[in-house]
Formats: sequence, C-alpha cells, structure tokens
Amino acid sequence: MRFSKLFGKTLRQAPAEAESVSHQLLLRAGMIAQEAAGIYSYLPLGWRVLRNIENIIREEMDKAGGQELMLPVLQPFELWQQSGRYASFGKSLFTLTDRKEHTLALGPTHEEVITDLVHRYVQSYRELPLLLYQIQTKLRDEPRPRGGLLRVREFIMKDLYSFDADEAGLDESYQSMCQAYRNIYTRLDLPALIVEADSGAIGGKDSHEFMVLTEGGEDEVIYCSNCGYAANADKAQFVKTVEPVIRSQSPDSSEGEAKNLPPLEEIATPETKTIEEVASFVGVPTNQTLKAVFYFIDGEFIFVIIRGDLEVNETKLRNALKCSELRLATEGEVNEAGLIAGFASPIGIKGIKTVADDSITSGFNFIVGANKPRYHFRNANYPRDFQVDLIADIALAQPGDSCPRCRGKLSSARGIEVGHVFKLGTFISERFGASFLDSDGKSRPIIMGCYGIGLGRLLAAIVEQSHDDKGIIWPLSVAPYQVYLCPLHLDKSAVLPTAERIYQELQKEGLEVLFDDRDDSPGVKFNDADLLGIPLRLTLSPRTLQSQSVEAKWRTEKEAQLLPVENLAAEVKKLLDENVSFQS
RNA sequence: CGGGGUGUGGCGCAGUGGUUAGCGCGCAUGGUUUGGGACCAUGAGGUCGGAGGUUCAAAUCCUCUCACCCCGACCA
Repeated sequence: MRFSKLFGKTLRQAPAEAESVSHQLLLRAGMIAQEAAGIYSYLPLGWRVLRNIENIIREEMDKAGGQELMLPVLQPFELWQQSGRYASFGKSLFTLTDRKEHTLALGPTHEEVITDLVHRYVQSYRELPLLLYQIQTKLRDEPRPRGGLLRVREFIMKDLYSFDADEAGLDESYQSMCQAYRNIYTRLDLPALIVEADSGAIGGKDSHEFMVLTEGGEDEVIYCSNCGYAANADKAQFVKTVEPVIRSQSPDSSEGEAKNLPPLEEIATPETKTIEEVASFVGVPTNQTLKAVFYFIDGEFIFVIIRGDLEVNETKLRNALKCSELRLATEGEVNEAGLIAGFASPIGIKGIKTVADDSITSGFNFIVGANKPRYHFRNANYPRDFQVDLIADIALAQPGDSCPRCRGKLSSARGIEVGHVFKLGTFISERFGASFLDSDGKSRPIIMGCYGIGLGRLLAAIVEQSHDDKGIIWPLSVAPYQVYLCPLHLDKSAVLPTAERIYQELQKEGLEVLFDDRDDSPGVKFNDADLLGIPLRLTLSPRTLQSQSVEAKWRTEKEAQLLPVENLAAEVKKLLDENVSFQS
C-alpha cells in the first residue's frame, strides 16, 4: 500500500473526547473513527488489524474442532421471551418493530438463535459434542459506552457454543476452549490472566474471564500472588477472618450455645453516626460490630446485615436474591420503613425481608444498633437475638483480605476483560427443548457452554498494553503491515526508483508493505511510522545507498542494522520469520 | 439513571455583548528545504451543537433541548 493513497490521516493531537490511551492512539493513527457514542468505523489500517485478529481466532477455533457458521443479527423477539432473558438483558436489548408491527431484537448474543437451531438439527448423542461458532456484529444498548473500543454498543464478537451430552463432556469442551483462548492470547502477545467470574446476564454456573491487567481497565481483579487464585472483584471470595479478640469471647468448646453467651445489653452511644465512630466509642474493632445497609430490590425494601468491617458486594447480593434491579434505598425510604439509619439492626424488626452476610456467624457478641436513636446493643448473637431470611456470602473482597485458598494476602488490579467463558448448563436448552436421546434411548437436555471474545476490545487491549510515547507497538502477528518502507529525499539520486523496486520485490516475497511514498521530511515519516506501530521499518536514503544498503529497524528497538539492497526481500523475510517464531 | 464537564473550519484551541469570528496544525498552489513533526508566499475552508428569548446589537446573557466525554450505577 502506498501511504499517499491510504485513506485515513494521522493526527498530531488526539481529539478531545479521547481519554484512554488506546482510544487516543487509534484515533491519532487513523485506524478508527467515531460515529456516535460506542459506535465506530474501522478505517483501512484498523480493519486490517481486526481481520488479522479475526484470522488468529478462527484458526484456533477450527483447531479446537469448532465449525464456523453465520447467524442473524435480526432475531424474533419471541426467542428472547422463550429463554426469559429479555428480562435479564433488560434495556441493553435493542428492539425494533417491522412493518407488520412485529417486534424484533438486534442480537446482543446468539444463544437463543443457536439453541433453536440445534434443537431442530440434533437428536442423538451420536451428534455430540458439537462446537459451533460465529464471528459477527452484536448490538447491545450499553448504559455507558466508554474508552473508545473498550466498551461499545456495536461490536464484532466471536462466540462459540458447545453442546455436550454430559457434564464430563462439558468440562472437556470448557477446558479445550480455555486452551484455545490461551493460544490466542499468546499469538497476540497479550498476557491474559484467567480469573473466576460472575456470569451476569448470560446466566449459568461456572464462568471465567480472561483479563489483561492494565491501569486503564474497567474491571477489578482480586488475586493472590502466593497461590495464584484470581477472581473478578464481583465474584472474589475471601476468608472472613475471625480475630482472636472475638474468638476469646466465645465460650471455647461449646461454640455458640446460647446459654453460655452474655445477655443482650443496651448501651448509650450518642453522637455516633458511622460504624467507625461506634466501634471506637465502645472500644472494639469494627469487625466486632454488625452494620445495616438498605436496598430496594425489584421494588422491595430489603434489610441487609453484614459485619462492620466489610462492604456489600452488590453482584453477590443480586445473585443471592436472584433479582434484576437493585439500588441503595434513600434515607427517606429508610425512615419510611420505620428504621433509624445509624442505629438499625434486625433485632425486634418484623415484616422486612432480611439478608445477612455469612460473616455474622464469624464471631460472637457483636455491637449492633438498638433501633432507637443514640443506642446500640452489646452482645448481639445470631441466631439467639435475631433471625434472617437468607444467609449468604454477599461481602466484597478487598486488597489485604485473606485468600480463600491459601490464606495469603489478596491484592487487586485493574483489568480489561478480553474473553469470557461460561458453563451454561441446561437452562437454555431446556427452554428450547434442545434435547437428545442417549445410548439408552432416554431423552436428556443438551448441556451447553458459551465462549466469547470481543475483537475490537481485544484490539484496544493490545494497544493499551503495547505502546510507548511515540505510538502503538503492534505485535507482528496482527500489525496492519509488517514492513514500513521509508525512503528519504525522494528527489535525490536513485532513492525513489530503488524504493519502488524494493517495494515490488518485498511484495513478490509475500510481505505486507506500507510504502511511505510521500514527499515529506524524515521527521514526519519517522513519527508516523512509530505512531502506526508497524514492526519493521526499512529506511533508505542517499546516505544508505552509498553503501548499497538500507537500514532496518524494529519498532521495539532503538538501534538499526544495515542490510544490503542486493537480495533484500529474502533477507527481510528471514528477519520477519525469525521474529514470528520468537513470538509463538 | 445520579454527579461533573465540553460543544467555535478536518484536528487542537482563543475569543464573556459592539464593525467582514481569530490562532496553531492539517489542506491547496508555487518556491526553498530534508536522518526525528522545516520555512516563505499566496489561498480555500466555520456563522459559533439546535430552538426560543432578552437587546439597537448575541459565539458571548437567559430558558429549553440535543450530542459527546469523565466518575458512579449498570453491564460482556
């Protein structure tokens, strides 16, 4: 490709709306252009990168036994009613009405369509396992698109769906997909960490995300550097350590037997608003108190109780209650419910649904609100003094907490989710009647898994973690071009004719070349070469031609080497081949 | 959806009531240049997000509205 003919223009300054590194660089390099919030065009350079990524993914999916197909973006809304997921997707599901006033959905994902399809074509265990995938545009009406390509409303995604006869088969499919994903990230030169994840609106049981840890990431990963445990903060567990102080107050052997515990005792606690104030007023650590938090969940007022030193994890709470809408109650709503913020506890409260974190069982003799202003109770114990409707792990893991596996210290980092795999189980296949006859002639629902990768986000993630102050640094495997051919002083001696000849020869050798045939100053050309991030730059000028050579420089290196013009194409190909083998 | 911010040539910005709205980059033409974003000259290009209002006069003040960005909520 001749640079002079290339559609798209490099920018010296990034458009003001771009904040994240990848967004800025991709705009400056002329690889993408924004049309609306979360809606982008890919310009020729960006599209070349995207297609390279796509091919790598396709190769790995095929290698793992996947069969590619194409599914419709426009989907009958009935499919979404049938799966019940129109509710969990909520407003994120784009819908439209056709001329016959029939509602259609714009596919945010394709489990419904594929399961409907498989239901019609698969009848026997002999046809399983089955791995089907598509790479295509998906649409989701995101509440907040952000970070350029990091979170968008229209995006190209590879989604593979596995169909198995039994749990062991699902495990196998799941493992083989995880391996395929690892291969993909390796080939993209992207260090991705596999973490335990919540399955969100997709539903299902087990789920893992692949995360690229980088400052600009929008997810939080909790991990243990001691044993390797890693989970999305939404999902992360931790040991709710019982401090010795609390332990010492428990009646040693006969843990929790009501008769041995001291009685509830009311104490005056004036001027204490927060848990910290209460704890320090009474003279105990915050983990010896219980705090109350109030939510409105699917329209119902919910009382949540959790140990004073912990925070509520709303995702866990949502899952525990199997609800969709959740928000903190306002102070007015709390008062309306007859509770006093700052002094509330479940003791003596009736008629309000109460959910407790399991940390309430991690100790004894807690300080809790007395449900009247300026008073708390001492020695509150569950279940002696109060009951709850549900006990679950609904606490947020935070850095410094103890690892659930090895009790090591947990850390946290920001990450970009570059892949998500789910063990769906049978809940969708059951809804669609997708079942098969096993070898005993018995009908059973097909067990499903799904495995998604967003291509644009992957592209952005590569930029986020592979760039410098000059621009993007593409790995050779996805770079828009492998070689940047950069002649200087086009009007001098044999520069231009030689460059033209080299350009032809490199292409004949099968190399992808961006030929900077513009009559611009060296600075402009070098800066654009760096901004575009093309792996190998070949510079020729009257100076290098004096010794019948061109200068070869890797984007990642400072120093260049001279290569003879003679037989240059073969030599360059060798260089690139060596570098590819380095990467994989 | 809550909070904050921004809308002025393709991009970055200046201009807070007073004649034909400026500057840098980019673009076009000509010339001189050229190893890390050269220079000179000439030129094209905006009616100031939109609507309404106040005023003799509005990019500038007021009201409404739209769009985009950031934080949060939510979400893959």
